[in-house]
Amino acid sequence: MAAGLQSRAQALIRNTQAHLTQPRVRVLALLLGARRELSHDEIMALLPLEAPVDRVTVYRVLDWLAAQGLARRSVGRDRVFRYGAAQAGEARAPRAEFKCNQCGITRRVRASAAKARLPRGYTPQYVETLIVGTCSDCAGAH
Amino acid sequence: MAAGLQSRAQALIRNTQAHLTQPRVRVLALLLGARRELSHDEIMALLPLEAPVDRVTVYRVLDWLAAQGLARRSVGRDRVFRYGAAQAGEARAPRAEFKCNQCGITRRVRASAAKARLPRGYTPQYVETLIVGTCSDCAGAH
DNA sequence: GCCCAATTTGCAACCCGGTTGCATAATCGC
DNA sequence: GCGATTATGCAACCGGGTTGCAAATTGGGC
Repeated sequence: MAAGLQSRAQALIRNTQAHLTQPRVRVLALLLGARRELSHDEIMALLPLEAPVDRVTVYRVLDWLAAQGLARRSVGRDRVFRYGAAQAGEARAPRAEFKCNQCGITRRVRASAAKARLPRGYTPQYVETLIVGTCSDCAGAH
Repeated sequence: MAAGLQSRAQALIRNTQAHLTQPRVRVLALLLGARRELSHDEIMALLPLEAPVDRVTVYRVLDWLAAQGLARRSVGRDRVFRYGAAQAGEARAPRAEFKCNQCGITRRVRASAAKARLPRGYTPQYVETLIVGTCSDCAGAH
């Protein structure tokens, strides 16, 4: 499983024409395997299991992944960046996200698309739904 | 006009039972008069016109206003807090917006809210729907 | 395989929005 | 006015993120 993520990450990075490096592969593999967005801090905590990567390098890798469209970046209430692997074809598929208004974490959820009454001449292409509320972690920790 | 804001601010602050102070009145009056959210920095730049207020005090006033429900706080992409005066009975009505991906204008439209299947422990509070497409103006002027 | 230019990494120092500790000053019930 | 309570100002601090630059890695040519 981890090996699969590793090679998926390698393939995605090779597509960008840029250098294939260990920090990039390891960080992207981490994002691909995560089921929620990760902060720089969390990534640092997860990485040393294999080998140390400088914190500045991780910042730069994350910036780079976002610039390549391989990761998306969001800002939580705590003013901390969090990153998730961008799904292929992400922009066009109908999507719904849940955003916790306490910790600011965003994750994708299943939802039916809203039906809209658009004025004459308006053509919809895709719909994004954002559900704001409290996630289970924050609900638990009062 | 500015005097009106000043007295509105005073009334709102008196309602909280806390001390009525110059920093609180001036900051809240500023928020009431602003037509968009203001950052701490912008508020500092606006204040000295009358008299200087310490930056830490402004931070604390803003925190306090938010805690009292007199202001709402949001975090932008730049990780900076911005504050706006909270409208009385600020409605969290289900809302939907249409955004044209050609001209970029956004307008509100009527739409039914999406129904989501949330994971256990997740509590929704409100739903925002964004419909991306082409508006009538841009459709006509291909 | 080996070399070399271009790209990345690691380190140290820095930036800046926001927070904390504490002594001084303003507020308001009496 | 008087005094306990609450808020302000100042200085130092915190932490996530960024920058400058030398050393190391990558990968195309040979």
